[in-house]
Amino acid sequence: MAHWLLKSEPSSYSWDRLVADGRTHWDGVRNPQALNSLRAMKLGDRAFFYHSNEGKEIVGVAEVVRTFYPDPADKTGKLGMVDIKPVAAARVKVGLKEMRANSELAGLSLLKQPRLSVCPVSKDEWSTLCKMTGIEKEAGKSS
DNA sequence: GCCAACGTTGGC
DNA sequence: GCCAACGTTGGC
Repeated sequence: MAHWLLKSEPSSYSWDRLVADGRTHWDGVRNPQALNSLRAMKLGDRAFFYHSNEGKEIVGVAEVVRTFYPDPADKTGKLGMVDIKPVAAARVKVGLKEMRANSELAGLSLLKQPRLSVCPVSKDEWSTLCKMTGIEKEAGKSS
């Protein structure tokens, strides 16, 4: 299974709101690369939830509960979304600085391509981040 | 198809 | 709030 990282500005959609909603449509992705990642997502895939701009830290883990489907509001037919639900909040929020400071995360797409709103996370990076956030590895694994 | 101009994003 | 970096758009 694959792992991901979803980025959102808390002012537009925060982790707290995801928890309150219980589930949400992850739409509004326009970047083709990010869309590719969305398309590649499978049921049960886990994704870190990162707050950009405000906080700039990983705040939790979400799970894909519905795979990619087209955005009905999009006339070009290219845009789409997945549905996610919250799985676990980070015990320790991991900020950009900490991630930058960790050499194991040097290859992280988030750090290399800060503007990519959805990006893949390798298995090793995932384990590292699980440790850093204090999230049980089980929470990061598919059930 | 290239490149300049513009808009948007995100870190500081 | 500012500015730098990147993506996208549109004119040629």
